[in-house]
Amino acid sequence: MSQAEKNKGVGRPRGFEEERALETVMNTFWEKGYEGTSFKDLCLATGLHKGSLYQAFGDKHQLFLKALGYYIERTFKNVAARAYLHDSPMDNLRSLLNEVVTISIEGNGCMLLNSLVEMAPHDPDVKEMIGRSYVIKQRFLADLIDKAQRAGEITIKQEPDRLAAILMVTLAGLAATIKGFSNTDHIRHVLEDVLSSWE
Amino acid sequence: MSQAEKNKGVGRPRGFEEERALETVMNTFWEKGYEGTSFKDLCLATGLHKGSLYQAFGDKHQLFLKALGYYIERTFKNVAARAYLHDSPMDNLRSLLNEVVTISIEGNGCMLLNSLVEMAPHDPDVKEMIGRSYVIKQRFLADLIDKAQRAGEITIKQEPDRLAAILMVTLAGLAATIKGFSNTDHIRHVLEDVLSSWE
DNA sequence: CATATATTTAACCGATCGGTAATAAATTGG
DNA sequence: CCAATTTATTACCGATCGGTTAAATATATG
Repeated sequence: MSQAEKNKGVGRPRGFEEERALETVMNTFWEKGYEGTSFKDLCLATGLHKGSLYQAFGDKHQLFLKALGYYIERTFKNVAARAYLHDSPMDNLRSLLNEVVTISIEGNGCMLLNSLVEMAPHDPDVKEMIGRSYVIKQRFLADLIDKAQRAGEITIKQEPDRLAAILMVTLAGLAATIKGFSNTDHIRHVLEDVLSSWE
Repeated sequence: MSQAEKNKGVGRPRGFEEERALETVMNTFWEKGYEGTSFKDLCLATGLHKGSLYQAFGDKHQLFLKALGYYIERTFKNVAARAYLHDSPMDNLRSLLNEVVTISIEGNGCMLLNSLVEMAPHDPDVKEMIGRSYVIKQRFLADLIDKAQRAGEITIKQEPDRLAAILMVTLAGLAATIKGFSNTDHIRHVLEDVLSSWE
């Protein structure tokens, strides 16, 4: 049932769009982290009162999980779309990876990395969500790498899954490194060096 | 003037060792992060009252900076020592990198990475401290890589500084990835794959 | 218009936050 | 033994934390 349909029921109708609010919440958590974000911050950002947020999404932790889930869906959809733009698998891989880096650079790093570092060690829910998306992404990369190898665009002899593991770690490292440097050329440089060493 | 000498002055002598307290504080911040650590946590961990901590180290932020500085000194000394154990530069490089990974695995990840992600974007002091140590470490790695190249142990044709940049990013990525996986084999695997592709 | 239902708003809760001030205890020098 | 000085300890501060409760408001239904 869609938001609009749900709003047709009895009682006072909701005065805000759930998805729009969730996106604002996501951006706030993305920027300030979980502990660094107070309910007041979320109210200020969304323009909603805490009662509304509680009723619509649950407590702070549930709200965070939903924001994180929204981030995962949103970015994966955005990134995965880049895997089919060109005929060349390697071009698709480059396009995809650069999109990931761009998201990190334009946002405040990568929200998954932020959450992984801040929360995963003591939050099983977050750890599991991130773990799931990690596996999916690595498999996605491995597929792309496999195609590039079969096309002769990657000549290094190594299993696709292990090369994908290297890329996953590299992306995580880039998302972290971004936070310490103002100059982002450095970042794309590293990614390109890794990729070109495989050709 | 040393701690013991300072303690010889007039007035009630200090009832705790400053460095031991700082190490405990460091471990607490390392485990829980900055926002996630309250003054009460620090008091519980050290067994000291907040007044004592304030007087000895300053406020929470100063205390964190000193703990971070202690971490940087301590780990760098520990890690750099591994660069001179063997005759082979490549063996030294492997030994050093594995020590870095070991520190992350045995501790709660890498405190520098944690701080980079949580604080660097909005804390200039932290950002600068981490930036300094980053440059030093990258240069240290570049030197080692240069030696390995001259010894013919690294055959890939690429400037040492750029290979060092790859390693720095890889290490950051590993320190992050550790937090999401219980199995640490995966981690050393990736590092070894990167290194062996350079031989 | 009356009732039931859902949302909005504001007041309120105890707990905890980082930080300070006042007092007690321990030491050195006279 | 008596100041002077430093540390240890306790009590306390206003602010904010996440979360709840209750009243006001707005809609659909009958």
